Amino acid sequence: MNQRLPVQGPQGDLLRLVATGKAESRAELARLSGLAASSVSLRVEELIDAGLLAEEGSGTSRGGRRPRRLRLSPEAGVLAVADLGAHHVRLGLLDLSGSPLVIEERPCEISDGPRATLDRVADAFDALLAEHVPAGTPLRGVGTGVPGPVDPATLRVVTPSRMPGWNDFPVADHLAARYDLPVLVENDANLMAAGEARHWPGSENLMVVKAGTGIGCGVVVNGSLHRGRGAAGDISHVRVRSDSSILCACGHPDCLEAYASGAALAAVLTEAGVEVTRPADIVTLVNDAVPEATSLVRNAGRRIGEVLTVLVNFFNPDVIAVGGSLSAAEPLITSIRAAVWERCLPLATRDLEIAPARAGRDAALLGAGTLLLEAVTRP
Amino acid sequence: MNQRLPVQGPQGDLLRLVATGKAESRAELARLSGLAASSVSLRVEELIDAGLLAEEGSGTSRGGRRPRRLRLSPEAGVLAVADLGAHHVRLGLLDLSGSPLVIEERPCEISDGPRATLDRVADAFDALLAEHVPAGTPLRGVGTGVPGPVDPATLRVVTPSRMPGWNDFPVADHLAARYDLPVLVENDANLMAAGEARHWPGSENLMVVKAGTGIGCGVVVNGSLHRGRGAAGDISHVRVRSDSSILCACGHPDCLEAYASGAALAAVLTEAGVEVTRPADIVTLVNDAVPEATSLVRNAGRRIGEVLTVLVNFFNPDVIAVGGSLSAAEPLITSIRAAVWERCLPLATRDLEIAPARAGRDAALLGAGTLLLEAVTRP
DNA sequence: CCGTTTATCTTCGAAATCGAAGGAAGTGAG
DNA sequence: CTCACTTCCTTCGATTTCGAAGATAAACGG
Repeated sequence: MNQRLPVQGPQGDLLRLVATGKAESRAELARLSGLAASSVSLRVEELIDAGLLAEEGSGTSRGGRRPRRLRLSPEAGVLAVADLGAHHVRLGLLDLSGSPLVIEERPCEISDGPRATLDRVADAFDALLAEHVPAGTPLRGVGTGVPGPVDPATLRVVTPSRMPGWNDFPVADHLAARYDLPVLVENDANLMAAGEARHWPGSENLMVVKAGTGIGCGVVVNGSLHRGRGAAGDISHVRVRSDSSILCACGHPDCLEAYASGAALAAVLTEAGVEVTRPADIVTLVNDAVPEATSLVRNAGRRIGEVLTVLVNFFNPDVIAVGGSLSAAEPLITSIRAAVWERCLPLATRDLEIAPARAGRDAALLGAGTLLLEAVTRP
Repeated sequence: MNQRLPVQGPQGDLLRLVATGKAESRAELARLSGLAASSVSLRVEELIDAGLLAEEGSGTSRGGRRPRRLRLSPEAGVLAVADLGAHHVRLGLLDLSGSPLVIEERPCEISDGPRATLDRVADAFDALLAEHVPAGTPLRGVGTGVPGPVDPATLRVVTPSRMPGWNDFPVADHLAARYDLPVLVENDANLMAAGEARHWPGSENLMVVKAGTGIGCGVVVNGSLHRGRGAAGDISHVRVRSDSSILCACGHPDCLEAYASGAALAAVLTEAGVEVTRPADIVTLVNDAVPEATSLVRNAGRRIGEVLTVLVNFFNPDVIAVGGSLSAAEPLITSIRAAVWERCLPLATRDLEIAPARAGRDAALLGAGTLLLEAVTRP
């Protein structure tokens, strides 16, 4: 039934431009797609006939005739996305433009292993679909983020330190067996970066730092996610300059993670007799102006900033977006900025923006939507 | 006369695939270009009629009919390329496939300023063209490398530390005024990276380190050069871990360049009473098994490797190619390897190749040819 | 109010592209 | 040698895309 719908090929390109909000009218589609205006009109006609696009009033004039605004039809389809954490999963449904229809969080132990976890996620998808999506609207793609590296070639999880029982498990194949649809599996920090990228129009090269219990980072190059061999973006196991020496779980001394992650800060505070369980607790302490906490966070920011220094000189991003639960502590980003400004080449920092992440706590789910939309609308 | 030749548009794509050696037959062109085989045949016919392509015998069978091999016609055109150094310039002519017709090196002081230098280069181009290129063969592009950062937006040189008088000079405009053709201006390490990339087919992500008097680096992402804001690839002003403290010319303490560049090593050796003027002299000492020189180079390699560690985790390249005059000293690459293998994530080093550069001393000129070919054959 | 300008969108014949079918030229197995 | 099979390339009618011209709709400026 939904096998021959024009979501791929040239129509797919047009659909994607509307879904991502880059184009709102036939004229904009023509400019951005490179197709002739007449061809765009023909294809848009088809997309409207197929019930994927709809016309909705008119936009604002740019000095001439007002454009007839196009938007995605609600019946165009939905995407099911999840983001697996160590002890819980956030999951939900998005429309093709990436707007959430429903998002919820459930407890879920990733240590239960891949089969149990993924089946539980899929059951949750089915329940949400039954409750929130009318019968005629097709599910068009399924995606999930995982807290570990994913081999982009095989879509398997590889050497995940926090996912016992998942090593080399074919996550995508398992999901594809249940849903005969495009399936996405990606590292959670990468998903967050993909979600963040949409909030920085005009910026093609981004680094997105996730400062939470651990320290993650995703890289966007030329507007699309850089995967490398599956571990790209890792900054947590970089050696930092230090007087003392701490051994990291990875077996090497003085990793950034051992000094500046939420877990490391919590350990120091607990040692000092302050009760801390989650990174959010540290933020609370900082906002309450507890001197030790503030000093610790500032120190962590400086360390992260020193690592970023190397990467900024090398990669020359337009934007460094700082997210994660720890990023709510203001001194973090301030001291990251200070370290980068001080030490980087002027040419590299000339127009560099270092700012809080814009996509909010559902960034990873939104990122999964963005990447899935690509997969759904490509030949 | 050569204004309407089909080097752009769809024919340009085909021409480029042949010129870069990616395709040698109509069938390969069809596979790589995405066009239908019938369309490819038509366009190739046109290119042959226009004298840009030629048929040359047949290739080897892959189990069926033998392909009719296509190659670039010698009359298709030439590219004029140069690579400016501090005290000399290498320049020459390439055919469109990037093969050198003639390459020579001349003394040339970059401190004479942009006008004098560029005019001298252009005069040299004209002389080479008159001597080595028959009348019917058109010049299709001009490109030059410079030993400093280039703003990719304006093609001006920005804040060049070793190019007095060049700051903000519109190099591309100056050349374009003399040649009404596509003009390329690029940092020399970036050109080297572009040239090297062609020698690593199958590898999409490369870091190319140039270890000479200074330390340069170029980055190739998804097969094309990453420019960032013009300074991308810089690794020379990264802070290294050190007991002592050396102030770098950039004003910061403990830059990699101050410890591991050819200039830094030469300074130490001279201090110790060993006569050294160029990085090549250091290589000679190492090959003669002079212990101090070997130990110094090994130390430099380890320091470079420690910096690369961070970048390998972050960027996950397929290949790190090490070139530059100092790279001829074997211990350099060996100790870079050791540092990277020891400290990087296994996933990042799993299939990583760290190897000597393959493109030789004309890498930058060949890279200029590759990038110019792009400019010439694009709409 | 009424032309001028600008931008959006459609119409329609020309051109480019596709894809199915088939011919050409090879390999390899019996 | 013959026959099946593979790959390469061309032919030709169908489809898609283009681009010039015009229709539509609004802003702007007397």
